[in-house]
Amino acid sequence: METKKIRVRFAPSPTGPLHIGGVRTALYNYLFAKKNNGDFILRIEDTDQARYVQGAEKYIIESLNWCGIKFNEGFNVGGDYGPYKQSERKQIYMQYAEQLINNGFAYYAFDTAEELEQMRNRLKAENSSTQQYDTITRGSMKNSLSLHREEIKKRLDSGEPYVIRIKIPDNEEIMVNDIIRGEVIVHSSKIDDKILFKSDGMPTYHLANVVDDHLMKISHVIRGEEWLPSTPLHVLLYRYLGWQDEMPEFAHMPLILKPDGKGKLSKRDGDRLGFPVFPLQWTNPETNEISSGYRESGYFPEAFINILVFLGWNPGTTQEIFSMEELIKAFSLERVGKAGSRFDPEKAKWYNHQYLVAKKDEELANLLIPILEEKGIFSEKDYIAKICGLIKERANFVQDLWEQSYFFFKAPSTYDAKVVKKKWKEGTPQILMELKEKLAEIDIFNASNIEENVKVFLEKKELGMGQVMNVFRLTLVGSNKGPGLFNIAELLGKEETLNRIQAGLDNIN
RNA sequence: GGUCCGUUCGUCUAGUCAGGUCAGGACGUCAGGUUUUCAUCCUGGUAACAGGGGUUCGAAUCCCCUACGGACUACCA
Repeated sequence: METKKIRVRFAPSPTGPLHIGGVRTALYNYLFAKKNNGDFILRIEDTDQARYVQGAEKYIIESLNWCGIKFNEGFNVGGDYGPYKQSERKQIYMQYAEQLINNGFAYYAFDTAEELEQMRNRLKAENSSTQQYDTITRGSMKNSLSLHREEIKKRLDSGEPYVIRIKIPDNEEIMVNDIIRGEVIVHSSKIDDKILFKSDGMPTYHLANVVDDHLMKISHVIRGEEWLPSTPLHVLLYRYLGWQDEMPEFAHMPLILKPDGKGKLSKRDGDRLGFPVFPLQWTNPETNEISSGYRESGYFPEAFINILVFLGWNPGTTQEIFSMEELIKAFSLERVGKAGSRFDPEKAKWYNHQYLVAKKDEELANLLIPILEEKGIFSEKDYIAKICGLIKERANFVQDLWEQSYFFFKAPSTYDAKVVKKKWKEGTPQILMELKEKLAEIDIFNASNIEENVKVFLEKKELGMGQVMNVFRLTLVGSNKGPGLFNIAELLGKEETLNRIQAGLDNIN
């Protein structure tokens, strides 16, 4: 009987914008929490002050907001386990580092960068299988295990910079139980004495995440596969800190891979790939370089979430379209795959299309109106909604709506030369003139009446659809594109339709 | 180099834990149909168990090896 409250966290580092892999990590955490009536916590891991990027935190919040991913606790919303920024928890970590030292699980180290470099080079030259600071090498380095007590005290008292390293046990199999991958066993000799506490007074990720997860009562750590190799170290830390019994469960998700070459998708991929890697547009504060975002590219947040969730998870059914509510119901870590996945821009478009088509015409009108106004077009919402209803099947993005509908708002000023050449025959003007007269007689100018009249007209004149409709379309649209012509004519209205035919007769030859 | 993880259509994947339907779906692509055009849509096709050994009556599924890919290997997270 598992009665423990489910608490998971998303712990990004504010080193830049979140990319889609990060959003997916947040999403899986969120879904898992909500599915299990648990809490979802946002913690900022800013222990590396050197890599701090202005605006990154705000970007993270805004992105997740846009996605509809909500937090129960976090530096932005508060909570009982704060502060939720590691830089504000600075004083907490030292005591745990000291506790580890006092219990013989960690030690001070005074080696300079050059000395570390030398050690690694020496091992490399010796063809050693590892170049680690470990049970073999630590005796020859400058640390509180190798130095005399007075020497250590002297160095510490004089304020010499030091780090604190974990003392990895000699000969032990360390087992990690991963929900997605099963048991992973690593021998302690393959792990090095990682730095837990840096000389700048900040903990490293390894110490901070273990301490915080414990203090924040995190029940499950769901993170990217890149953390799997260091998880045995974390397991050791839980044990040495005396928290083994409350250690969270681990789930390491597969990575999102670059669609072209190799390797995991990274922030640096920017727009190089032909699709955004960021949820929101991002302007690099240093270079002012702009990277596109899904929001600005016209993706609906629901579609974006739907696309992301399927990169590594599937429901085991044939259902493809999921609302957030449905995802919460359906999600489980057991159905997360093991292998990395590539983003498919084509399928992403299809997803967005599904969401666009499902939207109400009025809703689409609201989205199209700003685009129209930008172009100086002001029109009735009802009219725009009707147009959206007619063309939405043909669009993937809101922007496409304009490309599919511009001719409703502006009479053609030019006519597609190819179509003119192909369809505009000698007898065409005469036919159009007569058609215009026939259309002028229609009282109720709706699609079905227009269609009926046109067909009668065709029959009487012994003309085929193709002879008339193509040029009729040419006068109304200016090209051979668009939805059903009778529908276009109806929406345009009788007067405008007749005007456009006349304009065509005047201008095409 | 070392450690760990992984490998089913071009892509996302179901099927693997409890071996037994022509290996299923979606995107893409191709063909046909609908249509006045373009798009949508409908129908159909295409295409995969990385390779090799075992175990078994029977292996995508269990075991071993190989290959390939990826992650990690910082006083970064």
